Amino acid sequence: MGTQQLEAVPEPKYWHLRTVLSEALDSEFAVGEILPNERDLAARFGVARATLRQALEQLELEGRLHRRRGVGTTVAPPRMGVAVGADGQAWPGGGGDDSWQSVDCTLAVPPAAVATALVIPRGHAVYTVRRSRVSHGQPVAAELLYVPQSSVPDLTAIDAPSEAARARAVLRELQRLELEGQDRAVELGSARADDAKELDRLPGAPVLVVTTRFFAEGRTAALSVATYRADTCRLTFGAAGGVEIHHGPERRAS
Amino acid sequence: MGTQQLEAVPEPKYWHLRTVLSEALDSEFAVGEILPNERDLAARFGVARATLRQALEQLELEGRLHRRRGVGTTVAPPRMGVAVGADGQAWPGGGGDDSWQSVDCTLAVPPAAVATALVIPRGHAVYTVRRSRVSHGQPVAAELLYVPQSSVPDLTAIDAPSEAARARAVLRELQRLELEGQDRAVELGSARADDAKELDRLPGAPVLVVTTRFFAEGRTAALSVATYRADTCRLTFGAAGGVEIHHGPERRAS
DNA sequence: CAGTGGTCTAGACCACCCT
DNA sequence: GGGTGGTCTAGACCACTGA
Repeated sequence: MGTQQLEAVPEPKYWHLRTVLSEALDSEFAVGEILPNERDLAARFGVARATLRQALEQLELEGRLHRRRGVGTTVAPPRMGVAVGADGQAWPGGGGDDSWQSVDCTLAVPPAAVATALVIPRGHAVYTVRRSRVSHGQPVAAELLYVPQSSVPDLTAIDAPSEAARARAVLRELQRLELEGQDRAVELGSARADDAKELDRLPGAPVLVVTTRFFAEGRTAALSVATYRADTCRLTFGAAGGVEIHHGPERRAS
Repeated sequence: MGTQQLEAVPEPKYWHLRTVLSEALDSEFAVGEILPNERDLAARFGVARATLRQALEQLELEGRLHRRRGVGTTVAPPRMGVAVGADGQAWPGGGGDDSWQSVDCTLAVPPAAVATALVIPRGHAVYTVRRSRVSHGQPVAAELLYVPQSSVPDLTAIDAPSEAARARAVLRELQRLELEGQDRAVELGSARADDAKELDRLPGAPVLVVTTRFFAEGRTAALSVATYRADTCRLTFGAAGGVEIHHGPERRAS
């Protein structure tokens, strides 16, 4: 009799909590609504705050909650679809795409992994264009675009009035090349300190890293590494818009 | 004088720890090597075990570590590139793709969100094909493919000898339709209990959810929801192979 | 069985936001 | 200043693995 017989399947508390909260979010809360604070919620469910937080972290990972220090926990809107490679192949910054905004541009030695992908010697400097992407009024992605000097040989003197202008000049030169193909990969990562700041998140926040290689003149002419907020974004490929599949029931019908 | 002046930038301990461990992994450990256990590591760094675990969780999220209960923590190999939509558009299971294996097939009512995407009434049953994907000898993805009965009208009697055979029959029928287009989205999710089991992970493990809509005969003919292990997979699009960009230095050169 | 990672607790203090 | 979420501690017990 000392043992409880509830939970024949010893599901972890935080996982059960996640399910309970998830269902409550579906039925009892509206988007943007503020949840009770963590201490109250923990007391209400009779668990330690750390356990409650584990459940909240899950829900935040799934894009259901939005937590801000000093403010509170709110119900997040459904993830926004963000087009990545909307229509076939295109250079970055081309074709009237105004969702990206150039921030700055430096001539610097890239990380070794980037040098390898670009097939250039280590320690060789490349143009590093920094851009940020905004969607529905909030930052969704930060990108580093690496362009070897050899890809933009005609880039005129560095007399641009600002860093942003210099970045645009690099993009403009790049678009003069004929794009022969591109290559994309998506993986999970965690935001570095600088990206986190730009994305308005804490360091270590989960991000979707989209790496794109651009081929021209028979070689890799540029490499883009874009980090998207994983909590708020659903990356869409192909036709615009994308599918709306969200947090269905835990078990599907049998 | 009561305050310590170490750490002028009050970086969280677990984040600093993550960086230190990450560098140690680069320089002092080989892939597959076993790390000291968590209690020892925590003692060595002078932190609580929970803090050490926060750092390990980050590294696992980034695909650098592999942790198994009852076994230990090992250094993970680089993520494997997994082709998703290798070349243009194709029905699932077509074209000699042997990376997917049909598991079973039921006729069941799908989650409401799926019914919405398929534009069918709620409570309407669809064929639900379950497949699993193996790469390099380990499971990487679990898929649920929803096929409305109207997409496979000629499917003959349900006399298949096994669930798997029935699944293949549905796929075969599907491939008789002319594929007019498809639509893909990628987002972060957490593994449900059943997916987790199939992927050899614990529930809640981070996964990349790839949702694909298949269009034929002017409507959505099928919907695929595939969950990929986020820790071991890098999803590649376009040309085969993909890019190899991994855990570069925390700060890039200026 | 001993050893591992996974879960959970009950506290404490800190960084941040808003008023 | 008061309230929020973020970090951290020092324990405890559990579930699982493999010898």
